[in-house]
Amino acid sequence: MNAAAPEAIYQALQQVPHGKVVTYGQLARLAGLGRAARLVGSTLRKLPKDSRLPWYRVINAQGKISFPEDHPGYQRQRSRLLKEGVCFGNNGKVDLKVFLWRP
DNA sequence: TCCTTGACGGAGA
DNA sequence: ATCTCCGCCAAGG
Repeated sequence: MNAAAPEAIYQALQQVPHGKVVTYGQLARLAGLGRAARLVGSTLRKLPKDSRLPWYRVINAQGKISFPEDHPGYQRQRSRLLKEGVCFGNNGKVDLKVFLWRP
């Protein structure tokens, strides 16, 4: 019924401002997909590496990057966020009270 | 067609 | 804070 879900997700993702982050669940909501947070994850997974979408601004509800630390994508996402001024605590978590995007 | 698998999340215990 | 147990939904085997 929702083969157009990816488009809705891309559209919502494009609105996330520089220096801010959103959670998978939040993005699902913004895209009108209810609680389909997992769908957002598997959709982002399919993005080409040269995508100009800010996929790195999407983290999980605990403020952490959803990749194992030994996964190459972890550092890739981390450095991109740091470059935008998004800070990480000693626990490897982003302070959502400060960096979560509130539309 | 049925079953499993996820870049997930929230409620309980 | 940690661990389970469900809900969600598209994809692939």
